[in-house]
Amino acid sequence: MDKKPCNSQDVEVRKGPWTMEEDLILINYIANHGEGVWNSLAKSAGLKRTGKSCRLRWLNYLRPDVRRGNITPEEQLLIMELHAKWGNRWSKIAKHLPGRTDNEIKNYWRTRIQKHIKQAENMNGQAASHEQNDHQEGSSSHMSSAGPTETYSPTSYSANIDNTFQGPFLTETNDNIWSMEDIWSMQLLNGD
DNA sequence: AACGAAAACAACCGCATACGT
DNA sequence: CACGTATGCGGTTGTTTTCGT
Repeated sequence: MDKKPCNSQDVEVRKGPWTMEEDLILINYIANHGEGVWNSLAKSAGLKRTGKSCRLRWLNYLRPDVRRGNITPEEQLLIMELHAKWGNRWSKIAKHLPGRTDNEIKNYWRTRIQKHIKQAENMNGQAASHEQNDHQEGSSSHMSSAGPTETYSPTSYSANIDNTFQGPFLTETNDNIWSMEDIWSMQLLNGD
């Protein structure tokens, strides 16, 4: 583990948010060559990223079958059930939610569901005895509160998908803003 | 309209495991 | 069997966006 890359070149590794260019390169490369050994893929594609980073970007964002946007009530219910059953086994849970990634589910859980659970616990905890409920793994009884606390919009997700695409992407200055549809249509044009 | 706080999301990091040599 | 490398997973952090004052 003392890999000191003495090469003065090729050691620069990009970090941070992916650019449109990088996305396109990765998509194009995988479209033409398929997924492979990620480290060499990154190199061959000419990306100054680690294989790890490329893999993550592809799995969580660029893959064509990734479904982004609103988690449906059904999905939320499923997530809660599976989390009660398995705890933080996000990848395992994600396998039961087609198109969803472990990262997305994990974020969703942390930012929304966990918040509601905490609130519910506080309300219950004030009346009941205060246990050490810091980690909710294994205990599923409190999950029942998630329904009413969240204000669902009872729209079918097929209708939602279109809306969710324009969520973070459409801005007034669409300098560096693009949607996955754009990217895929571009890569189709480029692809041979 | 400006500012600050909170929420949501994307990406990175470290560790564990699987696999090949 | 030991070692090295690649991949997958879960936790955490940083950045951006949204909301309230």
